[in-house]
Amino acid sequence: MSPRQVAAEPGAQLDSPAPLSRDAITHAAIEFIEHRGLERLTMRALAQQLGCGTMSLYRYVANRDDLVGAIIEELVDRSDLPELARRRFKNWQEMSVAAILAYKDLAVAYPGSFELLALAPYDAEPVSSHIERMATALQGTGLTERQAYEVLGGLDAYATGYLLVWARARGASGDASGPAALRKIRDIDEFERGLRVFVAGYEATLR
Amino acid sequence: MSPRQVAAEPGAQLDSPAPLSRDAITHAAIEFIEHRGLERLTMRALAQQLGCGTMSLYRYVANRDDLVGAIIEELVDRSDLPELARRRFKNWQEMSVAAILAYKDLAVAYPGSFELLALAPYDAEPVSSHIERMATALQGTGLTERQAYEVLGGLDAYATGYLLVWARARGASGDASGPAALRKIRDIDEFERGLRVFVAGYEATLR
DNA sequence: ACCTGAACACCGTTCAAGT
DNA sequence: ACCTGAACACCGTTCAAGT
Repeated sequence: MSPRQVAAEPGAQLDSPAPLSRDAITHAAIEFIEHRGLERLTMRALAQQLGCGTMSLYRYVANRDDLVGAIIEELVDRSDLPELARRRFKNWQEMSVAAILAYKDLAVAYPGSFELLALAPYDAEPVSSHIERMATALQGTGLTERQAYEVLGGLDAYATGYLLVWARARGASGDASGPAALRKIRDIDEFERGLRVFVAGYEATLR
Repeated sequence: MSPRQVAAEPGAQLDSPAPLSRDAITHAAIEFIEHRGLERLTMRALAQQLGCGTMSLYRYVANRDDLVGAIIEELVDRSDLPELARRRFKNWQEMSVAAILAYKDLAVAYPGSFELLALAPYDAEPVSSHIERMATALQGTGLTERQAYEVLGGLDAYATGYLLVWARARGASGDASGPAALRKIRDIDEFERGLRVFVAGYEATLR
């Protein structure tokens, strides 16, 4: 009989007699990060949470980086971003605002995990193809390729910088408000205002 | 005779018979990061570079976080940022562009170490007082306190997001150009263009 | 096929001791 | 005063083995 089948004392770990799988591991990892913080996510701690041996994880995940990649993919899947690339917008302004706000919603829903996505290499999956899909969609609303990448790059930089620092500060102190000094420049409600200012700037610049 | 005074074989480590000090450690750490990467900076490796025992570092540095704090302070000192806060500008546009460009110059000069600064907590020194000095200076050029923090927060978010991803990509691949996919949205020469677009947006918004 | 403990090569840091 | 090695409590991951 495998140790995993033995009844686990309740409360100590997740009530998961569910079989181990790449998805189960990924889901548990996200939950772990949101409850206990990214810096506490270790292969050993995650295994304990799942009630299995540390090495069992390596059946479904090549290594820690592979796990992080799976988390990123899962987060993008849970967001509105994939659906956005398929929708039709009447101009680039509406489309880019919608895309960046979906990005913000992801940060608000998963503040602990967000930095994995924000700091993920842009030249690897799934970020690279997401950027390309967005750029292509933007070109469908009248921008040239160069303009599409310019707007996308600029707005993405703003959103990444804003949300990354906001999410980190939020996680550092336990409460939801964050330190007072930071609130002055990183209130999440002010995010959209800055976004629209930036879009207005591009509007003026692109004629 | 202390082991540190023994002649070190040249090339193997820094030619530093210089006495150990907090500054010497900080300087060596920055050089280490820029040459070998942040992920390779460990207390053990840094001590070896300095030709001393690992524990000798702890005479001058409380722990790794304290060392990182010292690095951040040193980087800010080496930049144009402190001088900027003392200079006079005729309007907030010129001042904020100058400040953000000084921030960019720092990222270009120290791409390996930049993320320590970019990800440093905004509510701790020396970042917090720098932000306050900048906000005060901006109010001297006609902005209200609220407007000063709004512009500062927005432009800082853009710069942080842009430069952080650029610096990471630059360090990841060995060469100076970075992966082709990223160059499309993160050419360092395009940084200033986006900055001016954002400033133009605030110009229009603040009337 | 699925799971696992022991072991290895690392970390940061404490402690007790050297000169 | 300044420096240090041994040791501790961790990491991620390899390997050889269990069912």
